[in-house]
Amino acid sequence: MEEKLQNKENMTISDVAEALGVSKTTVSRAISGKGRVGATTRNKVLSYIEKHNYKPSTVAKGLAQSRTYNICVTIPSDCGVSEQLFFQSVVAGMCNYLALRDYDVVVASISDMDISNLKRIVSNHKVDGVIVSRTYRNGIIVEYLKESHIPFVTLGLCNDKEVAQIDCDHREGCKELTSLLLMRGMKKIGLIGGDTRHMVTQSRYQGYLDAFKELGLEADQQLIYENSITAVLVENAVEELMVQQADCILCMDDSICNFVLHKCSHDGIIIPEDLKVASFFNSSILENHRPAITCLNFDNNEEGVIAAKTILDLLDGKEVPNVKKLGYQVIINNSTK
Amino acid sequence: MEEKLQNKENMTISDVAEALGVSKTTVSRAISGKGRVGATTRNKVLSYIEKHNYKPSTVAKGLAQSRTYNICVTIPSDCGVSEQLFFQSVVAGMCNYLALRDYDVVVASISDMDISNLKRIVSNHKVDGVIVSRTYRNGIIVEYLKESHIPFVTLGLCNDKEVAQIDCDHREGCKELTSLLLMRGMKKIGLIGGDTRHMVTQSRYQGYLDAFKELGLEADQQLIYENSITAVLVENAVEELMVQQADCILCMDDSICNFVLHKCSHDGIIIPEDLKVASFFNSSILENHRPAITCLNFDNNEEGVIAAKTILDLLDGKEVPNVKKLGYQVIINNSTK
DNA sequence: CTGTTAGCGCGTTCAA
DNA sequence: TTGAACGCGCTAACAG
Repeated sequence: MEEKLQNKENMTISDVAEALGVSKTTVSRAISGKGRVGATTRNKVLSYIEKHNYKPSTVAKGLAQSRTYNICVTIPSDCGVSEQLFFQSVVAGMCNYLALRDYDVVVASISDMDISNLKRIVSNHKVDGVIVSRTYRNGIIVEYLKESHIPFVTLGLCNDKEVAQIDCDHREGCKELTSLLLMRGMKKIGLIGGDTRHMVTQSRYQGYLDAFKELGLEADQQLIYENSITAVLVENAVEELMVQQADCILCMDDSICNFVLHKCSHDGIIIPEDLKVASFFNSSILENHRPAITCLNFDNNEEGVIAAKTILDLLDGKEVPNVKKLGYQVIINNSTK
Repeated sequence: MEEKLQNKENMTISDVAEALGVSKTTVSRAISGKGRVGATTRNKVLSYIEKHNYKPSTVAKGLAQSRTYNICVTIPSDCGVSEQLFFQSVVAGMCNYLALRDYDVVVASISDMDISNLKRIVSNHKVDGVIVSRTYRNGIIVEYLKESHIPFVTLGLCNDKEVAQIDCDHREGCKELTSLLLMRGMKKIGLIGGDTRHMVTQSRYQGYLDAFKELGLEADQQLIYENSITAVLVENAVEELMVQQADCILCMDDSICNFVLHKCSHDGIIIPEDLKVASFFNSSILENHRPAITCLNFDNNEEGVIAAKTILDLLDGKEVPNVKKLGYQVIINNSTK
């Protein structure tokens, strides 16, 4: 009777020990695998907890080890559609990898200047490490994390050699895509860029410039529209670029590209006949567009996995590279034919 | 010297107590506000921890109170664009509300049939409650949560009167929108629906039917295309509906609508002249579309807030309504003019 | 109003 | 190979 009721809500390691007539220590060792236990006792313990569905409390375990088994990830609440899709994939990748090591993901919703959620989580000792999912030119997040001495990694560069950074090599990718277009004979390639406060915007911009430089050309500043973070700004940029007779428009991300495509379709601009279009990103927003859009492809899910792997290495005291570069693919489609 | 170094990494409540010559209990009470402490001592403690930047460990506090101060939210990893946007808003709302109560959000990335992450989190005792962000016709998640006796709420209906459910009244909203279109004289209103395994799809479908019934009409089954979860399926549906000379297409969500719009634009179908289009959702994907799309508008962020509020009420032992209905807006735009 | 004593559930010494 | 005792950092019950 008592035996059966052992399937109670909160069975503890003591209950198991008592029921089996062994000590808590033995149970603990049998479960964790650390410290030697007789094969017989081990099996006895394991089969018992299996049958009675006992699982140790990660919280108590964490307290005893001064760990939480939680990793915090920052998610900007003020961001465009394609970025949201990006974060979602990243988080999924992280979750799945961390789960393998019994770690979980705690979300810190942050906005432009308000990182109070992050601060609360860190100062409450709720996580062992932080993954910063986007870096900014102003480094307030990095600054804060450094001074609170919590291990962290960033997705994106951050101009600080001491920080472990994961970067998809946007610069190189954007350079390659831009070069390709230049070599296909396009002369007036407009660039519609995103929020310049984000580091990734910088990288993409640099890549764009690199391509021109490498070919001994000079980028025309008149064709560059940065901070086009609203539909209206993008539309204005498109209009001005058409007046300037640009033959191609490069969009820094898919949200921008989406606006460009809407604008073109509305104004009767035919792609690629009247104008070529390409994007420095590849989200599912443009997935089904006709013509298919030339773009760069990054594996967001893998970024999450790598970030998770890196932060755990950091927690284990392993050496991690300052900047870990991830690859990309250039996908040429009909929009630049 | 020691005094200044008190700003050390892991200051504990004992350090504070010792430094101030009081007991840990007093410090604890001064901080939590529970139990009476002399105003003088309280201020002494508060100013000390303020100055030395001490914050109690939520983990230890949780262990002592048999709580974790964490709420789990399930996020489907296999979902369309507009759904992803939905989840992101919901999570942001939850985070911000829970933060007010010192709670945090732990993410369980789940997929179609694999809820192992959720199971791990729950059985490891890592959270006090769960918010299920989408309900399914098959109730494996609800079933699991019920038998593990952890408090939870669902976003969406779940056919189980014992479960606390938050519902945006999709049924009523869809009915209203459909009625409006019928009353505007549209006769052949096609419906392109989503994944029928999701409860929300059912609700929307019912709302569509309700509208016909209320007007004494009968919905034409030939005009209904369910499970159109890929671009190709949606496109086929559009083609067939055009052949059937439908005068309007209702899309169950914005991803579907997006595909419909792409298809129309590609096939030269002019909206609203050749065809009216409306969506049962309103995400930022269609934000800038021309013509603007008639749709239903839900406040996703608020859904998250309400869900968070409800789960905390549940944890506090308060009574919560079985089904909490949230409002919606019908937004009439040029796409149905 | 404050301090002492026990736990919360587990890991980890140190002996045996 | 096993167990007893202690500690992780904090709250709660019970004094005084």
